[in-house]
Amino acid sequence: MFKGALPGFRDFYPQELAERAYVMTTWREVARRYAFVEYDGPPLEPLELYTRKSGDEIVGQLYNFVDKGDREVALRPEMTPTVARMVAARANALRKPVRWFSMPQLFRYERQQKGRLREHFQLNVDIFGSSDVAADAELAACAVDIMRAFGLTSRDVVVRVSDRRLLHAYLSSLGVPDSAIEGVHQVIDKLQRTPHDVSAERLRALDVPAEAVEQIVHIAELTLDEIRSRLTGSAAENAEEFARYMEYVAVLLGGDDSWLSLDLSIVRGLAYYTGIVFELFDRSGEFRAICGGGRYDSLLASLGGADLPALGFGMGDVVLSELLRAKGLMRASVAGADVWIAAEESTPLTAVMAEAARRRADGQSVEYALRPQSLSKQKKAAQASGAREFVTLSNTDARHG
RNA sequence: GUGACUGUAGCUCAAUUGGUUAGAGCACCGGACUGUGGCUCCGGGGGUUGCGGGUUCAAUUCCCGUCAGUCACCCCA
Repeated sequence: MFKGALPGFRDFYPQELAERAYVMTTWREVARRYAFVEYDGPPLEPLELYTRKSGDEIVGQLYNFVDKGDREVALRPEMTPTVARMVAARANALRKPVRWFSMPQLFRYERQQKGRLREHFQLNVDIFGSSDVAADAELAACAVDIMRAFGLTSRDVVVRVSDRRLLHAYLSSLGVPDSAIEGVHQVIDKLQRTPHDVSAERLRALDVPAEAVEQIVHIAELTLDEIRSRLTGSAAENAEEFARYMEYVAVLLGGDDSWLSLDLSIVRGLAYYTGIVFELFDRSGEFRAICGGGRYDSLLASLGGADLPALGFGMGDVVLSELLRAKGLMRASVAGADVWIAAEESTPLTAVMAEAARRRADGQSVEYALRPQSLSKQKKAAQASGAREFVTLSNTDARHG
């Protein structure tokens, strides 16, 4: 007995598929506004593509197996390695900056929970070959314009922005040793959902100076000026760049600066981020992150490809759809036919079929009752189907049909 | 992988401290009625109560296991 899809996988009935299509066409439409062009890659990749970047422990999170040719393979859990390979292979031939997007279905082997399944569709938007914060600003603005396209406002969603370099410089200014940075990142990443005293305890365990612990626990509330006042040299330049970034995003959003919020507690799990990183959240804090991304300038080189600066973001369909439904903004429904053709019960079915054929050849979407029925019955069926127009063949039509 | 809670029809739920043939609304199908925007009435299909054991004269109800779901942890593209 087959009952339901595999755990963490979804059946898309027509209504759900309509919603998915609505989300994906909106993604595509906004991405094109920003002159990103679409690409795709294989859903199945060599396992090594992921272990080389993330180490063997990642295998536990992957849908992987050995194929009939004895190859270790995995369903793609993310798009970045694939696109990095594709760009690297033609790095010299591609016009820079490369502005690409994709909407792959991604897979992850782990127990499902709210907003996180074993399979989802994710918009990936990336820029390769630009090291200026203008590129970072384009990404953030694009993500925000997607929110706008769905009818969401800055009262619904906030973009929390951080910068790996600023964070590192700030932590250094507090006396945090480089050896502790990674551990401190992990604590900071969990600040929002961890009691302060627990975070403080973890920080002390990492040999963070006592006076720095209190500062780090409240790191999310820092303003750019407060951070800037502690920095000198190249770090101070980073702060200036960050200010320019914020200005660019506001301009790209038509002068609206209400979306972005500096928040150094935004770390992003991935170690490969090197600069500005950001995440989109619903303001109420009810859902997981809607979107996340940032700059990963050294990733392409580390994967053995071209040494191109790179940045990008990913936005999954699961959390976004949950949010849209909660806000009453999921504007998707199954489309009915253009026209429903009815006829008296005594009319031969072939007359209706002939009319349907004529209209279908003309490009119309046509439905009709597949057996003779009373007109009232047909009318009800037509209404239930959502057909936009209801036409009744007269007996004259039928004869001419 | 760990833990907590949950599991009756497609959906939302019901079934008196364990007690006859597990019910209802919605949905679906059929029919009737109404010359109109999904009205009303009649009828119908659909459940080995997630699955497998156990206790009992008797289990939807109690116990164990398993599977699945929800939430959290781990992890986070």
